[in-house]
Amino acid sequence: MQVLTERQNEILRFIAKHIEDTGFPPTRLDICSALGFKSPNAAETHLKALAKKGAISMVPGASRSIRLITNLVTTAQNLVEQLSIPLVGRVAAGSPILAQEHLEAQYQIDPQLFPMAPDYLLKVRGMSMRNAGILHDDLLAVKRLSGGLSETRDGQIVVARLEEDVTVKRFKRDGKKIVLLPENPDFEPIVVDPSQDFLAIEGLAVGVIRNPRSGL
Amino acid sequence: MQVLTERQNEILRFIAKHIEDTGFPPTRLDICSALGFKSPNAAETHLKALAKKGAISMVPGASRSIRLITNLVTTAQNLVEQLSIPLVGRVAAGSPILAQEHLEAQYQIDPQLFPMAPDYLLKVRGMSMRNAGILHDDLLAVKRLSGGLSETRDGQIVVARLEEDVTVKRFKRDGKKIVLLPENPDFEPIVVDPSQDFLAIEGLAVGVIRNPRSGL
DNA sequence: AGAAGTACTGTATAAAAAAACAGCACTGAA
DNA sequence: TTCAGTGCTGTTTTTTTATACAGTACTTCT
Repeated sequence: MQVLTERQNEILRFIAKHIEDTGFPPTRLDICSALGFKSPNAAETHLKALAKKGAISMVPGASRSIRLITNLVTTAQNLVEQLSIPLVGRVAAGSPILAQEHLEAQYQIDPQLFPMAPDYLLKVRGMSMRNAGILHDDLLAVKRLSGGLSETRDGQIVVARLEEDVTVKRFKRDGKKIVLLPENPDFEPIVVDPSQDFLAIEGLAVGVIRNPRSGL
Repeated sequence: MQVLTERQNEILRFIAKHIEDTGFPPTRLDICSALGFKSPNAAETHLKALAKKGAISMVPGASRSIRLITNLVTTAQNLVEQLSIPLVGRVAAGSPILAQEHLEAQYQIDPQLFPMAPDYLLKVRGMSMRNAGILHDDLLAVKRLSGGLSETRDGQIVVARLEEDVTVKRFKRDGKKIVLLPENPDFEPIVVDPSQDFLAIEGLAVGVIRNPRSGL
């Protein structure tokens, strides 16, 4: 999902609230009266923008067919339930991230804290993302990506697996190649050709948590 | 809720399935095609019967306004004792940090995430602590300090109040003076003489939370 | 300088949907 | 035997709703 503007976020929040309150999505006119628009087209264009950015989906021709794409859906439905997610420590070469032997703890995370509910926390190793404010031993909140590469957009911070290594970098496309950019001049960008080298996007960074045990 | 007939149950199950599948309730015509009716009035009368028996509710005139009246409310609330703390936004000059008008949201925080249970989250403004990995719009988890100055140790990151300003800096003693060190060469250390100037240590940073809404 | 995106007003229209009215057939209770 | 309820078909009407078209204004990136 691309970054939404403040206004688009307001509309998304209203849709979530409407579904939570009434059990069904709002119409364009509902959005107008809630946000103070005088023209239904204001709502229409906002909805199109939200759909284009992947925040919602709609069925053409059907009334009230707005559907939230992000995990805001679960937020809206069962507010009571707490999200319990594992902390993943040192990932051994060649083994899946969520393998039992990597799990160090289990934490309750408020899903509203992040734009998408994370699936796990990954303990960051190294300083290659220092200038993005991601330090050694920070906990990176990660949302798993099912769609893999195609779902990933330029500029997103991702958890990538290269051959045997798991790394956190900023994602960028460069023609047919993919560049994994560090945020620290001491490190070099990694250029990958997906047709030749193994590359998997394990997940998308949706947040960072630091505690001073790891040196605040 | 009164006892439903077999047919009414079928319709109720279809409505539930539709909401589950699509995210919004069906129209009369949706019900017709699903149940094989040839007249929309068949659906209409069934819905009226279901509403009368208390199985659903509808908003007159609104499309797709069917809402299931379920007993799902009783679903086990395995809510662990959770710490709910406020998010403090822009702190106005001269007013206490936890004043009602600064509170922007309330989040559930797992106390085990940080070495000390925080009392509130403070939205950080400015880049003066950038090299400590604390960026603009980050949420700083803060533990209130009752003992004030005497409790604070060199090297700790604190929330300090200077005259009218609330600021986040690294704390250091220098003889009788106190130095508030930024973590960014573009900013100058602040030297305070507690016997002359007003200085209060509002709290101790026990963690940082960042979400990409504020630019990860 | 132009294009693309955001953020709207204002008008119009076709399709979707709710809901009423008129029937028919069957059942079980008063 | 009449009434209430179930379970439909078939038709019509009025709202509701989605959505296109025509503008205006402001911003950001190229």
